[in-house]
Amino acid sequence: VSPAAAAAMRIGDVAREVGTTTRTIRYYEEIGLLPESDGRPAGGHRLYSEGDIERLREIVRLKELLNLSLDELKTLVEAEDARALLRREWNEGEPDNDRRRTILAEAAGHLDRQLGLVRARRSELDRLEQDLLARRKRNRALMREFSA
Amino acid sequence: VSPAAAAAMRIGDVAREVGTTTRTIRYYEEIGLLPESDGRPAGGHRLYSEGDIERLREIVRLKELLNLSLDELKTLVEAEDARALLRREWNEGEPDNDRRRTILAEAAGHLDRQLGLVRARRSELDRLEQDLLARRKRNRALMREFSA
DNA sequence: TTGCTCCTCACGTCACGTGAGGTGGC
DNA sequence: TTGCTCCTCACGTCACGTGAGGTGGC
Repeated sequence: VSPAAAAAMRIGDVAREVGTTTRTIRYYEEIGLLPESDGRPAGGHRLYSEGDIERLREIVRLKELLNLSLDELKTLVEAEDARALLRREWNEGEPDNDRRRTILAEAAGHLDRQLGLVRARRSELDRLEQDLLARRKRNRALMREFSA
Repeated sequence: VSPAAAAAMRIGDVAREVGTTTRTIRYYEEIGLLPESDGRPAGGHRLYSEGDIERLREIVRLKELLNLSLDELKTLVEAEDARALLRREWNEGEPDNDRRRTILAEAAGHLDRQLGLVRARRSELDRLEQDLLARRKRNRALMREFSA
């Protein structure tokens, strides 16, 4: 798209970029969470596009923040892929307005499910932070009491 | 302390109470993350006090929310134990004000480290939520555009 | 006495870590 | 040609899951 065409990156660069390891990337490919670099000769180097990197970054992010198993992640990623297909239909096909509303509703449901997961987690973290803050407050009060 | 003395609970009840499994509890005991029920005869049932349950609940909570390895958790729990010792000295010994300030400073450092971890995680989650909200907003705008 | 939960091995699994030994592009 | 990163097995590890076979308290 942009004049500076994204140069294909090798697996080590990708790992450094998204903060994971080459082993993890190969493993995700092995279990089908990442697509196989197509057209790769047996034993040849894997090459990744900017889009591949974004996808991996999102996977790692969701896994880390939501503690998902790779099986749960797979479900979620498949839903993302389904959404991508719908986006293509949206952009390249000529869906009528009825079909467009169906596509949008699908996407909205997906987003709401993810938001639900994120918010549940955030509220747990908030509670933990409140507990810690309460303890620190008591600590500070005692500090003042015993200072000099 | 309270007139209703806490009845000792069995491992299955504890697991249900804190939302984990009996296997996990035994494993944590095995690696030294939880103390062994002392005075337990070989093959006898494990019994847990209300305090044990609180400790386990805290461990599970920190592990879940902060994605800590059991080794990292162990370090953190040992720091908690050190703090408990200091609390006992505070309550039962007769530390002078200088010593009291040292104890408080120790506790404050511990709390700040934990708060740091919690907040780092929360800001990542916040960013994820913002991304999702932005996507949903675009979705809603399109919805309005194509609605009848 | 009958259930139920508990016990201890011990092997299985998930998500990678970690070499061993070898090939391929700047 | 020399390094460096890459490749594919394949065994190791962490944090448990899951029976197998047996004992113990309401």
